[in-house]
Amino acid sequence: MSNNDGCAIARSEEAKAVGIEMGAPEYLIRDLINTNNVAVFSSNYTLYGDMSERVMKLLASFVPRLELYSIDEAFLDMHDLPYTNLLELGMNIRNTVQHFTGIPVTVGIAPTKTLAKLANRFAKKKRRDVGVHWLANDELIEEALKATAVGDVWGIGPQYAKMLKAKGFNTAYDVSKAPDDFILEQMTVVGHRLLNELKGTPSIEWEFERPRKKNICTSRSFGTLVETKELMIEALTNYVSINAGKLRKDKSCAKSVHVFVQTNPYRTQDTQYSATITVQLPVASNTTNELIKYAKYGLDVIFKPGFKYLKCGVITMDIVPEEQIQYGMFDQVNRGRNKTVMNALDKVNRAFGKDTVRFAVQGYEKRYKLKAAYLSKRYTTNFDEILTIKI
DNA sequence: TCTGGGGTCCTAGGACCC
DNA sequence: TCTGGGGTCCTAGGACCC
Repeated sequence: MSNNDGCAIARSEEAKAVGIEMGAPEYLIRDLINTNNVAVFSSNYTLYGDMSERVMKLLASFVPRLELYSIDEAFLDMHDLPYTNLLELGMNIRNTVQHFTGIPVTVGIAPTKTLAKLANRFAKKKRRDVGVHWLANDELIEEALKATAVGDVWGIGPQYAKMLKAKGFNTAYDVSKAPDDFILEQMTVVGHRLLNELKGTPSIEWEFERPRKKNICTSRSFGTLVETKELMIEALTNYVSINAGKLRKDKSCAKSVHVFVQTNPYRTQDTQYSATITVQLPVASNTTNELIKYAKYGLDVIFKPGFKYLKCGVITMDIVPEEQIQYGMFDQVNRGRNKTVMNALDKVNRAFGKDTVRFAVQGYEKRYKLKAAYLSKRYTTNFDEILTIKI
């Protein structure tokens, strides 16, 4: 489930088979869940993050260079490897990950990232037993392109798929034969890169170093609607605190803080209100209490009593590297001391669990907190929740 | 009748990804 | 009663400059 146990966002093949759609609201599929005895799990990012790290470490051991793409995907650079049969390498990777983590992965191997994604999809759908597919020559590439609907190509979303189908392009193969100027005109340079990738010319850059984030957003829907400013401040400051921690992890500072609040648009019987504000900081910062100060100021401006709020959030923007801050001539803040305090706070929270040290304004009860009724254990990261094995 | 040419910066909105 | 969260990139258009 998504946060708040709101929507189905990942489904087993069996769950798909009984008709549970991607993104379906829980209350609409409740009957399906109950009558088919479907197992339901709340999101558990602590567990996923840890398992992801284990899988990525294994993947990294096979190649000199790897790009972390998302929590469950990576691109492996297979240039200049001493293998002639990349299919065997793929199977070795799959077996190793399965053996050490129990996570089933599929491997797609091809001359470009886009074709590798296509090959991976092919492996998942049509080579399920092997779980690996290598587009080793033009014939195999053509076969995979023809077997892929436009909407299933990486980089073609619902809008472009609709447009392409209307123009008679139904498969990835059709798109690969499309004229350059047509794609350029309809799908900008992004689409043109995609076209080249489908033709086998690498056009999407590798990112072996994780780039610093340019914006960081922290936002949640409330478990129950919030009406008081007091509670809103508590929630917002908690989100700012999470956000500031992410900034520090990236060794970044933000020059502006964007705050937003919103009622529940689905509750048409309620009066709706939403507002946003961007607050500029005199000097870029990643100090929790300083960011809280500016976010609270923003909330003061946009918060209006008398509404039932569904969510609020904070986006830190205009992010600059920590070591490249432009200091203000009249700056009164002791930034050296702030940094020391934040380092100490992060250290304590890492050692004794997050929120061991927090700011008073963050509150202690989290009365607005999310629903997570089906939470699995954090088996690999928390001693109290470690797996029990009966022998 | 008829009104230049060349830039930058910023923002909103639209497309995509997981 | 009940509907997630977090990102990126590109473009057009407006405001400004000379």
